[in-house]
Parts: sequence; structure tokens; C-alpha cells
Amino acid sequence: MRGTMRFSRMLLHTLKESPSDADVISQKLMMRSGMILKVAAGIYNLLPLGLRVISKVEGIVREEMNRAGAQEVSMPVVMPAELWKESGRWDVYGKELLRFKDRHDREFCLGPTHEEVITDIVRRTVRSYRELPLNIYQIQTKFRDEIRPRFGLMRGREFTMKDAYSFHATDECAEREYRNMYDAYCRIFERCGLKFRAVEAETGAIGGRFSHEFMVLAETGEDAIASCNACSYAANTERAEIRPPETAISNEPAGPIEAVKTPGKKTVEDVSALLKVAPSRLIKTLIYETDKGVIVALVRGDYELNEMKLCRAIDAEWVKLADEETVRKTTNAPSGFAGPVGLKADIWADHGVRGMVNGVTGANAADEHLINVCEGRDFEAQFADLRVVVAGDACPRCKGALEIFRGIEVGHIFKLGTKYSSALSATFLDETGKAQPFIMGCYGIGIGRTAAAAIEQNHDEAGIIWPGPLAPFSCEVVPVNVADEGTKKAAEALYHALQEAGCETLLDDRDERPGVKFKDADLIGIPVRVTIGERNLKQGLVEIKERRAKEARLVKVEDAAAAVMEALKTRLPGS
RNA sequence: CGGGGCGUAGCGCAGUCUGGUAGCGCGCCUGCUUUGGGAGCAGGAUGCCGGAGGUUCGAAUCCUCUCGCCCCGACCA
Repeated sequence: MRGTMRFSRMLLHTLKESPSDADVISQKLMMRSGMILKVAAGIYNLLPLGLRVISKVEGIVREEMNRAGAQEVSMPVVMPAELWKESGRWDVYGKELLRFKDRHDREFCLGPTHEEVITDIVRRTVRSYRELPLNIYQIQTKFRDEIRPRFGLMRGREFTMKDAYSFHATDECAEREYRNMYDAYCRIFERCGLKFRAVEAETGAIGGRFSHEFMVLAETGEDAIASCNACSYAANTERAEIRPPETAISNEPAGPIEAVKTPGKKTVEDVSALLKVAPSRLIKTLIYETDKGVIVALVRGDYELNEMKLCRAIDAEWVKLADEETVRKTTNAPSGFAGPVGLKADIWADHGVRGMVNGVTGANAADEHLINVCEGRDFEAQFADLRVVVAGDACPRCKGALEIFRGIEVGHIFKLGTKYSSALSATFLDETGKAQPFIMGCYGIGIGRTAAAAIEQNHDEAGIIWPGPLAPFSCEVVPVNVADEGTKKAAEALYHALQEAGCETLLDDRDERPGVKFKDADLIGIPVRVTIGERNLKQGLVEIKERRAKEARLVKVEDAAAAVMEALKTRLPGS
């Protein structure tokens, strides 16, 4: 990468207004600052300024991966269907996997991830436990035909990802590498200047048993995370556990169970309003179809069921809300009037339902509900943590309470086990000469998403405020008026001095009015700006302003380069 | 895939209801003036009005079909 650049020569066009299709701040600012240019839905050109930032992120990732002992390779974007059929994912991956045929009518796909290919590499090269462990990574383009791409680089269809895969002879070794990657990821995101949390997460389509997501905290994040206010527990809300409440002994006298007419009132709000009962007194009854048969799930009216928790609780492969027909068959009533009383089915209930007295449920008859329903007396259920976490819920690990934050998932680490090595018959010979499948781990980082997340976390009304290590340039030199010979000379001299000092510098040598240059400088967000104007120059001074700071300061022209380097070193390390 | 919306100059938009010379702001080009927070004046260029059919003397405008894009939902490392 060339260290310095003249604005007048750079392919860099800023916009005063945001393109109408941008809807999060990072996307708006990336488009306005001329970093990216859209080609199609979820597909972008990276223009010079944008590429410089992406290269910075890649550089940090590469350094830390290498330091952690991983080796870089490059795998193809296009891959044959055979590998995916071998792993079984050709049939399960769905439409996100973009498939096509070549001229010989052979099936191919664009790689959305590379477990198959890397496993193929290793099974064809590694023979012995002596060659393990191994951690192989690449920084490469992925394609996932997302249903709805959005938010610019945050959720594109084509995107750059660092994906690493490790191979081990033993579980302990895989565990160590997981830890090693966890630490490397922390270093990477720290170096990027991001505020983040590592949280426990679901494993999704990649498979495997447990995983951590690295979340950059930001209001616009697509994920919600629960984080304990007292201990270090943090988890994606898809997974976050809730400490079961102490069973409250209600001293409310239990009333006689009774049916009431509730014509057409199917939702919690409707029933609650009609009967003048708080939603928390209602028992929501959900009928699920699962690979273990029909399951009835109960959750308090003011809570939401978490399907993944239900899945885990009943040890099912999948669960799916039952259709109208199944509901009728199970409850003898149209949907909206289901209740646990008298139901002949496998009933699971969230802890919040335990000990409920005088609750309200459907009567398993059209247009009817039951009041004064008591858990234990009128129905029985197996209890589990089944609901979606909400702010204030009890931490599963300590006495603290959970807070909910929004976050952007920038990294994800998985323990894969032998899922892919077994499927692809990738084995090594152990000490006893016996063939064993590799134990694998998998570790991803969204490169473009990390850059976008940095903007979400670092901007103001005027534009981007790059963390030093990600900034496309470290310093911008702004001559106020290039028509003035003295100004121009001083700017050129400083530009060359900074170049000599190894500082990546952008010289705004355009014949534009100062206001235009200042607005662009703020928008682009380079950490340090040196303004050179006739007025100050007469006193032998130039102005240094840090993008993040409100105030500028004056230094002697001859000290300017040194002052810039000093600012970068002391206050903006890594720039 | 379901619901909603939008395609008019590089960008942001008006014009469409009620058919009749294609507009505005920003940007771009030329010249002069100006030079510390998106300058002023004067001149100028730029449109398959997303595409294809149709109705009509005449279509950006009405009808049909199509493609693309955006939002909400379902889905998803």
C-alpha cells in the first residue's frame, strides 16, 4: 500500500447527501465518504479509501493469527458439489448456498464457508498425529445468497471473511486451541479499538457443540446479548439461561376452576383485556410438532417462548409451531383456545408457570377460557427454562441481574468435534497406528463487518472518527488555499516530511474552498488533521487538530511533523 | 416467500391522480471574482422517465407483463 496520496489524484468522491437506500449510519458514512459503491443488492465495490480500511483490518487479523501459530492459505471461491454432497450439506444448506452448473453440466457452488474444502486438504496431506495440531486460515471472499441483504458491508451477500480451521488429535488439544483463538480474538478486537464482549452463543448451521460470539456493542446491532451486571456471564439472547425463580408460595386462596366465554379472543392481549387480568396471570399454551412427536409448551402470558431452549429441553432435533390441523387434533379446538387442563399430551412448562394459582388458560374449546387454573391441582407439567430472556432476569451464574445490549457479531469461534472429519473420512494415525477422525475447531471473523462496526461505534454528526489502527490514513494535511504560494509550499514540505517519517498522509491539494475541505476531512475521519493557512503561517504556525478532539492547537511549522508523530504515538497508538 | 413502497441527469427529489415542449437542488464543465467550516456571478453539458408490449393523433403520466431496488415479516455464521 502506498503510504501517501494527493486528494486531487485519488478516486475519492464524497457525497453531501446519503443515498436513499442506506439505512444504518455505517453504511451511510461509507457511501458518503466514497469508501464503497453498490453494484447489486448486498454486493459492493471497495474503492481506494474503503480498501485501505479493509486492508488495515486484514493486517491486524493476519498478524494476530500468525502470532497465534496459524498458517495462511487461500482456498477457492468456486467449489464442486461433490464435497458438499459428501458432507451432507448440499441438501441441508438451503438457498443461501448459490449453486450453478459449468459448461459440462457439472454442479458447483460459491463457497459460503470452507469446512469441506479445508477438511479435504487436510485428509489428503496429513497422515500422522505427529503433524498435529494444525491451524489453517484464509482471508477470503465468501458468498451467501442472503434472503435480505442489508446495512451495507454489515450484511452483504458477498463479503470478506477470515476463516480458520484447526485439527487435533485430542479433545484437550482442541480445547487449548479454542482458548488460544479466544485470546487471539480479544487481541484483534482490542487492537481495532472496539468495545466488545465475548458471549456464549448458539452454533447454528455450522454445527458443533459450543461456541462464543464476539459482539461489538452498538445500538444498530442485529443481535441482542444478555450480560450480567455482577459477573462475567454474557450470552446471546438466543441462548442466555435464566436462573429458575425460587418457587413462590402463593397465599392467595385457590378459587374453583371455571369456564368463561371469550368469543374470538385468541391473543394474550385480547383475553387479558376482556377478563381484566394481567398478562402475567395467563398461561400461554403452544402446540409444537417435533421429531419427538407433538409437544405442548407453557409459558406465562407476558413472556416469549425460546424455541431453541425447548429443543434442548426435550432433546429434539427440531421443533416447529404446529399447524391449525394438528392444533385441532390435539386440543379439539381452533388455535387460540389451547390450555393444559385435561390435555393428553407431553406438557413442558417454563419455570415461571410453576406454582401458578388462579391463572387463565384456553379451555380446549372454541371461544372459551378457564379461570382459576392452578398448576399442580389442575394440570401437571415437566419444568425447564423455556423462555426468552428479558432485562432484569436473574443471572444463571450468580446473584446478579441480566442486562440486555445490542451487538454486532464480528467473530465467532466453534468447537466442531468430528462432524466434518467423520463425514469426509478425514483421519490420521494415532500413536497406536489406529485411524482416528480429526477433532476440529472453526474460527471466523467478518472483515468488512468489523470495519462497519468500528464506524457504528466511532462517529459524530460530521462523519467517521476512525480508531487509529483502522484509519485509511493517519494524517491529513489541509492547505487552506492552494493558490497561495507560501501555503502550498509549507503544505508540500510537511507532506514530504511526514512521508519521510513513514506516516500515511493524505494531502488535500484540491483547489477547493476551505469549508469543503474541512467537511470532507471530518466526513472521512482521519485521526490527525494539520491545517495550513496564510494567517497562521505569517507567525510561522500551523494548526493541528485531532478528529476526536474539539479544540485545535498551534505549533511551529518546523515542529509540525514531529508533533503529528508524537500525537499518533502517544494518543493514537497503532495509527 | 408474504405484505408495503420506489425506479425520472452522477446524487437527492418534483412532475404521474387529471396524457400535450422533461424540471428543481446538489454535483460536473468554462470564465471572472473569492479563499479558515459545503462561496458569488455569468455561461454550459448531461435523460431510452428501469425494460417490453398495448391504448391513443399524442404516454414519464393510462393498461398488461417483466426486471431491479428498498422497507416490514418469516429466515440466517
